[in-house]
Amino acid sequence: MHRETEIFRALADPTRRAVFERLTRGEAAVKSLTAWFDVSQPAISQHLATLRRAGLVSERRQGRHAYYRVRPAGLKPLVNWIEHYQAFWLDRMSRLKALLKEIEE
Amino acid sequence: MHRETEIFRALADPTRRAVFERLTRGEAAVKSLTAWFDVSQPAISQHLATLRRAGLVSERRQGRHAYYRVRPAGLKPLVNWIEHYQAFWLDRMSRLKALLKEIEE
DNA sequence: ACTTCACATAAGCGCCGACTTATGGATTGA
DNA sequence: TCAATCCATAAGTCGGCGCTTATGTGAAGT
Repeated sequence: MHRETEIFRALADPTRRAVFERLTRGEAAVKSLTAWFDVSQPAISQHLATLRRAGLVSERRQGRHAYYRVRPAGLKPLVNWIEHYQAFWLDRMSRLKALLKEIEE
Repeated sequence: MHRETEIFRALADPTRRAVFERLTRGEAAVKSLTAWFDVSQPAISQHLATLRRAGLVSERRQGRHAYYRVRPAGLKPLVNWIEHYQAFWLDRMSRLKALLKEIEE
């Protein structure tokens, strides 16, 4: 599976996205995360594993704890994907200006 | 379902993302799209319906044809979401943001 | 040593999504 | 009018996802 797909899929789930957002507050262990969500600990662990496979978070083991944190570079493929359309938008705007009509809703 | 989730879900499927990218080339009717993908016409129609519900494409009916085109403003919620977590890409994002603002006028 | 705690994984379940074929509605052409 | 074309929707299948409970692996506490 390609990276873009993996990232989009990882962020498509609201709970998983909320976990990611929570980690932007700072590093957190698994159990502390479960306090903020109405799902079981295994569910959180599975979400974290998915985010990790997508490259969006990283893991740090210490004793019996597993601390997760956001990996900022993980969003790069997503930004790149969007930027690809920046060229499209600029191109469209410079040549045709038909799109302007469309935006006026 | 929230807009963000709808957009992420819509873009999570590779075929559907490819359809979206194809529409970047310009407006296209449904049948012409089927020529580029190895799925049936109903599958394409379903993908387009999903993209439309997500606000990523718009539809124009003319006779028995349905022409679809990219709706650039549809990506704005996605950009906003990324921007919220991206101090890392701040320069690039500000450029994107400026572009989006420009498009909106 | 035994228990408790933190976390991951396994297994199973229900549901949704992506696809198919079949069909209907609407438009165009002969 | 009749047939062909374009597209959407219906219905069904299949695989994967998100969740659960149950269990296993280590590490820490007593």
